[in-house]
Amino acid sequence: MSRIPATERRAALAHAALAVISRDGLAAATTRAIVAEAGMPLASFHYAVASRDELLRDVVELVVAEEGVAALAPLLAKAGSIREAAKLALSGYLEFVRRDPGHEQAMFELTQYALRTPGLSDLPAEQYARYHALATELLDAATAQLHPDWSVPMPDLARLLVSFTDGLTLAWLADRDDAAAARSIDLAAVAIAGFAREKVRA
Amino acid sequence: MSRIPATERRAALAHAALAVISRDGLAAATTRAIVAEAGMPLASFHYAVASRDELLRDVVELVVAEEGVAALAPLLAKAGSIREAAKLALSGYLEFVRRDPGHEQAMFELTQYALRTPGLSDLPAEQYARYHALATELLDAATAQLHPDWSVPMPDLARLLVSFTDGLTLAWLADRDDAAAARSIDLAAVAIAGFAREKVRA
DNA sequence: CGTCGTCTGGGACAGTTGTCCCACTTCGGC
DNA sequence: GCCGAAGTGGGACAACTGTCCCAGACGACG
Repeated sequence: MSRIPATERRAALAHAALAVISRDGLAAATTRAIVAEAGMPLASFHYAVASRDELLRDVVELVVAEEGVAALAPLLAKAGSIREAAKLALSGYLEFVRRDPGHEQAMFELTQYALRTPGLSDLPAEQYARYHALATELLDAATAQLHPDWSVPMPDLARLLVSFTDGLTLAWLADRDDAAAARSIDLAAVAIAGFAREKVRA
Repeated sequence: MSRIPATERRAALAHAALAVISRDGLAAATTRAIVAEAGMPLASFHYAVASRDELLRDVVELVVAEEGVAALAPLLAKAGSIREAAKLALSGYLEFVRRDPGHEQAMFELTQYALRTPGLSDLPAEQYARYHALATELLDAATAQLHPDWSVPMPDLARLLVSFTDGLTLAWLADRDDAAAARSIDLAAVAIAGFAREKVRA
């Protein structure tokens, strides 16, 4: 084990923890499993971080700091309407979930655990504030491209969008029904487009 | 401890387990915590049930068997439109969540745990099939009362409805923002009503 | 070149967990 | 009334957990 400053070790541990949680679940993310994933001796754990819960706090913040939906923005470029844009973005998101279901499961597990843990109960609010901000950015990008008039406030629509993606994900994780998920997305796209008054296109 | 047949003890343990999970979370639902909640000696646990995971299976099935949204149907009686009906039902549901947040958290925790646990991975699909069936019943009740024509298949709309309630619940659990949740419900109600062509009323 | 703070890693600790065993008591059917 | 089956409950076990300690090694700065 080469010499690594504590702050770097801390970051490495957070990444390792996220990997373990994605693969095996939060319950399996013991201190020993995390250091094994990171290739460190056990003692490095409490040298780099005060407690397991504090490391989990790092994990949530790591997740929140990630780009997230930035990868979806390019999809909008192909869209000629709000409905199409919504469908492409939601389909792209579901594809992302399908590619690594464990990652999204990890998000849910972390949120639920944080809600139950005294020292971490403030995290979920941050987490969802970030989600809502990301959704707003995506809606802004679509607006900049298609110039619709929205009949509802953008933050409210963003929250609706996040709620729907969460629910879509939970249902798909539970029954893995691709076709049903696709139909849900179609409906949601129509519903979202219903809040936009689009300008006529050439 | 009076003499109780094993099957009754098993049911009592499932109820006790649900109580513990709702109050303290799934991680706190140890065999000892569950039997303490049920007022039984520890040994009764493995006499009534083969393992902890099998008991959790019982808990999920207990939950799935429960009425659930039946209490929301009466709310529809006051509604004069689909939009109003949706708003009343969703508000009623959120009120239910607000009254006992731990219960809904327990649902999410159980689903996630089951997905990760080899012997229980079939449960979430059942669970969500039940949710979708319940949502369909509620939509049917609204249809019977207001006689709209729906532009989309009822099962698809039911799945959308469940997805939205899940997402609504997750977001509210995270930030406890009542006002934002109410605005989400308003938007969702409009969106749902958008799929209905309502007959003119007198 | 020495020394002091930073980092390493092996080992150990106490607490908790799921599960099991065994001696005991109670009940229903003969 | 008796006896086998069903139910009870105290105690124990091995495994695993988060956390901590301590002796040693390294590297930068004087």
